[in-house]
Amino acid sequence: MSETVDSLQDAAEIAMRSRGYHGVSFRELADDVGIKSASVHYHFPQKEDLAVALVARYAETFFADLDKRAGSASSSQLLRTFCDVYRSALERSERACLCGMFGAESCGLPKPVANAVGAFFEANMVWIGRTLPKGLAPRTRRTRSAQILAALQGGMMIATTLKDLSLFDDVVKRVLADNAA
Amino acid sequence: MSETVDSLQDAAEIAMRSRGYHGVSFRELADDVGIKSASVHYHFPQKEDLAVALVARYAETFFADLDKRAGSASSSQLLRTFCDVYRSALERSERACLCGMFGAESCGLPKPVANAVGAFFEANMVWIGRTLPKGLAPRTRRTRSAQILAALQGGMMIATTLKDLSLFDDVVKRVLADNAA
DNA sequence: GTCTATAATTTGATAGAC
DNA sequence: GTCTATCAAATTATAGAC
Repeated sequence: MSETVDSLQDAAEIAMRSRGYHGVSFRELADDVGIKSASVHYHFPQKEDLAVALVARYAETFFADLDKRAGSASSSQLLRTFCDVYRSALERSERACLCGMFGAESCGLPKPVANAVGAFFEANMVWIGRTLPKGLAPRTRRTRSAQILAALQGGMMIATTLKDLSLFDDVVKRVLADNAA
Repeated sequence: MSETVDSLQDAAEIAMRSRGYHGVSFRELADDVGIKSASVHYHFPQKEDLAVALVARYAETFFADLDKRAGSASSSQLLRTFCDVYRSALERSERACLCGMFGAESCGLPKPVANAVGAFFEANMVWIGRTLPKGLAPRTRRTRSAQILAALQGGMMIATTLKDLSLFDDVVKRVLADNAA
């Protein structure tokens, strides 16, 4: 990957986590990284190409971080590890997850972007599902995974809106207490 | 309130629940209601004025509906009533709550809009708090209210993104089971 | 209250030189 | 890969007639 592409994606991620897909322009990103908007189109022909790439990169980094941290965690601590990765994303930027933003916007996003976000959430649920007790029926496992994911995503959103990150921590406490091994 | 203002707000609510604040233009809303964009500015000088009015109207309708339904509910059913109102909002439009969208965008919204959304969430938490057991410490009450609100908002977002409204129902079941009177 | 007209800026995107 | 130049369209917003 070229350095320009990286910087462009960094700038796009920050901007889109603040103002969403429709609130960000190629010119603005070009200014951020010191090139012209025509050059942005060289790397990402259309805006939706940029957004799809952004979600892919976000998911890759997310799961890499998750798997790394999970490697040195006991199996009863896996769900806590998952929550910690969410907390890190929130802490670094004081903004909700990129996919939290795109999820809220998903009805109004180009299909390929909305699909990528959906796939990220499905993968989240699969990962969460593996932290739950062995004996659960597949349907129950999915249901409980969705409940946990919803709590975390909603918690990020409420915490950033009310500018009180402790609200997210409260949500995590509850999630962990309700799903103790 | 004039009929034009109502139609304008109806159109704006649908559009902004799909594409967010930045994804909607005055021209588009003007077309929807059959007037010119200059006339929209007569009713709402700036875009943020429209958004603030939208949140105010949304909150008013929401709490009016809530209080009406709560009137004919036993006190042990109040939390269910709250969840039902959320479910109705989701069902009607297959879109998340207006304030869910604005909450996700809140870092990138004009301050008056972000503040109105924050106030809506605070009011939600106060209402939820009143459905919880009598003896709770104020701090605990707020924490548990935030957990419930986060679950519902996150549940709407996940359900609309994955186009599976039953995921929202699963979240509600959990909320009600965990907070049974 | 709504219109025409328009200003001033921004947007997503392309063509073609270097 | 980046640039200049440009396009066609869209955007927020205002002035002033009806």
